[in-house]
Amino acid sequence: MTGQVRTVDGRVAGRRGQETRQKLLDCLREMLSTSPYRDVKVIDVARMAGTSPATFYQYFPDVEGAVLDIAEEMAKDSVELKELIDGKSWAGKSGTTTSEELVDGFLAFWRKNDAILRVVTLGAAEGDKRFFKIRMTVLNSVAKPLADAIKDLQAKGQADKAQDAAAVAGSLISLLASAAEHQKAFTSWGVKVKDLKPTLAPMVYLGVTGKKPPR
Amino acid sequence: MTGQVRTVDGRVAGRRGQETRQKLLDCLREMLSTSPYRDVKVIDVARMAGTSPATFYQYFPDVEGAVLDIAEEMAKDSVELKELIDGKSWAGKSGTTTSEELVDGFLAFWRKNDAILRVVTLGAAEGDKRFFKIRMTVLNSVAKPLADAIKDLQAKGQADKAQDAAAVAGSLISLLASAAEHQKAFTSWGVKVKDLKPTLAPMVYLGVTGKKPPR
DNA sequence: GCGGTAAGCTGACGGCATGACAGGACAAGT
DNA sequence: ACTTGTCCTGTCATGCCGTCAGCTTACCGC
Repeated sequence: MTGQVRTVDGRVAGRRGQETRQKLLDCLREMLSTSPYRDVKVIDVARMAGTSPATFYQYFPDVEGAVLDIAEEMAKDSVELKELIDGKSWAGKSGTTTSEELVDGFLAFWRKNDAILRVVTLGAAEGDKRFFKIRMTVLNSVAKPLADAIKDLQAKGQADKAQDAAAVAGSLISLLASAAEHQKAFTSWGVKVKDLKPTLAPMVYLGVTGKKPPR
Repeated sequence: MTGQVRTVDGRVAGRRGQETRQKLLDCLREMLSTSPYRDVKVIDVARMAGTSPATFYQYFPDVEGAVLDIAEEMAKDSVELKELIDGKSWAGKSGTTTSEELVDGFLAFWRKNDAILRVVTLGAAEGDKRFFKIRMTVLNSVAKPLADAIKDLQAKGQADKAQDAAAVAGSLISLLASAAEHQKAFTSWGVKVKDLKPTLAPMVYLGVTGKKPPR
């Protein structure tokens, strides 16, 4: 079901080939986190991997194609984010804990995949459907369970029924995503990073429950 | 004070030169909104402007340099965003209006400068100080007055004093920025664009006042 | 007008990345 | 050792980058 790895010209890649391919992906990942996306060249990636540009083109159509592979890998990892919501309680004090853990977990995931998410975000914003879908996968892994949780609360009369659950969940996840992307920005507003969680978590709590967080 | 426009090699640009320069900037702007940033080539911009690549290099060190010029122009325009906050009231019903107009105005500005803001956002995320500063200028043009408004409310006892005003304002503006950047994402969550304002505006109101918006 | 000067533009060029191919190296089975 | 299929690279045509010398155009004082 995973489908064998194939070269651009259709051959199936063997053990050695897959190693080379992976090495190229690793080097590209490294490259993305140290140079601007626009300046990442095939030749540099190949050189770093101790191979030649021709080899790169055997496994990937171009830089973008290779980035997509890395991004898809990351999208698979993002299922772990569901755990930040599933089975968690939003009632009273434990609701505060849930929102704090959500903020922490999400920011951590984003930080871990910083460089690749930057490119995915750009691609999505530029209208590339493949990048857009990957971004959706990542965000949905949190947004979907969150929307479900909100609907649950609404059904139990513990949240504002007038709000569209999906819209609220989407906005909140967007908020987290954007905060994650620009953590550095906050410091220039005179906001220390440690102030970020105490600010975001109550907003999440507010958005979900429509109530002020308990002290 | 504005400093004359100069070519890369130090000549001062005259009327014709400024026209050419402007035409190149316009074409670049157009180009950015139709092709991926990574694929925007000097030769294409020059061709579209009916001139030669060499001319481009007379006015700009490279594509990035030209983008910076466009971005700085836009940053200047962003002062108009202050009007969305200055002199507005957050008390009762008028607070709802204020937050709605803030959301509308901000989304409109972002949409208008979509393409260039995408690149600015990328540059900032990649750690480029110049792009970062420009992004700050835009966001601060709203975030600063908003933080002031929150401090005002706090002083009058109409808002939660435990919240850091700057942090709250920063988070809210981040929320707006990210929603603006990824409006398409919301539709894939089954959220219609017109649902966006009714969702964001109450969150802004909540963030600023700490109270549920009046119906 | 006239010539001088600075602005403005471009053709041409070396350098480098791209992307394709064919041929050689290598591993594994016979 | 031979065969077979995988894997890598040298090489090449193409196209963009970024620079320069040199030509054209506009402006200004006379």
